[in-house]
Amino acid sequence: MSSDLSEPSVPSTQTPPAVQGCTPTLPGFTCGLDATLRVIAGKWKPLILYFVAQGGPTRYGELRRAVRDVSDKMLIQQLKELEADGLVKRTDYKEVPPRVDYSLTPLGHSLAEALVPLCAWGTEHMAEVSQVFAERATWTRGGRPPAA
Amino acid sequence: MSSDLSEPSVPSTQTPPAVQGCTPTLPGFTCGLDATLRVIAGKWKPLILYFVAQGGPTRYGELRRAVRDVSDKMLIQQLKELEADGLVKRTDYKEVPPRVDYSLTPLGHSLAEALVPLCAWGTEHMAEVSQVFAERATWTRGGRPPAA
DNA sequence: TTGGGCACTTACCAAAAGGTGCATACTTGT
DNA sequence: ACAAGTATGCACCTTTTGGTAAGTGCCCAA
Repeated sequence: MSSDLSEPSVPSTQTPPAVQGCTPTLPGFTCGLDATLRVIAGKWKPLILYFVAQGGPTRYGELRRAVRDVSDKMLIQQLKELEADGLVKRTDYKEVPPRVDYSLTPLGHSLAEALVPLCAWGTEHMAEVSQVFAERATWTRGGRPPAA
Repeated sequence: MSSDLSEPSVPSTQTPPAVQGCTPTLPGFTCGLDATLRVIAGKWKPLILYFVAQGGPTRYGELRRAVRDVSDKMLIQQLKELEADGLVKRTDYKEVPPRVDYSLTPLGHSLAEALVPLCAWGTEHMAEVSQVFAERATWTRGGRPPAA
């Protein structure tokens, strides 16, 4: 199950490229990246995180409308997980028409900040990404990739 | 480095329009983060990216052994997608015992760099993450989350 | 001759992720 | 009275994802 990312003594050709900078620490995680990915896995989580990060305390309905393609079930589910993971805080003003809002914990905030470069990358390279996806849409359904 | 994650402290009566600071640009993407996520979605892609980034040109077998839990099918599949997305380059030395290696394109490299903060976050907060996951494992199988 | 490694490929399947739609309990607006 | 909005819960179903196992053609070592 757990495997570190280092080479198992295979000096076949060159220097064994041991992983550096991505230190394995706790059992169950191969590296920090791995740990992070487990927490933000889910179609909407990073988006939710990012949105809440920008808006401060955000009401459920706002989120719902902001992330337009998300369903209630999904939004709730991901919010619950984010809450369970200690990334967001749910505040329920026990009011008569339900009123709830979500905000980031410090942990969540730090993660949101780590997300910034990814966002920047996407923004910067959106043209390439977009184009690649457009092409892929052609052969993805039913076809095969062009025999390179 | 530090982002514009500032809280605009919008009065609750106002209507915060849509996502700001994460500029929507091309159709099909809500923001840069969205674009990025489409490209690195997949259980192994970030790990592959990161590993190749560190090892330079990497042979298939090395990757296979490095990311120990990955199956041939998955590894190939994700590599193909990464290649199709212009993030990795596949080099096939048409040799008699097959020899192929994978390296990052400039685009892939830049993405790998954007991944670094995530890796760092995971490393830094691995204790919290680990603990949360341990607790979750209790009720995840068959139980329900503690009725908070 | 058998076995293994290389870099895949394919077919088949199970599990997880995600979507749809209905229900709740209460209030406000028409 | 009735629809709509509020923040969810739940049952059911489809899609996507990922895993297993087997096979391919070639060569080398035992």
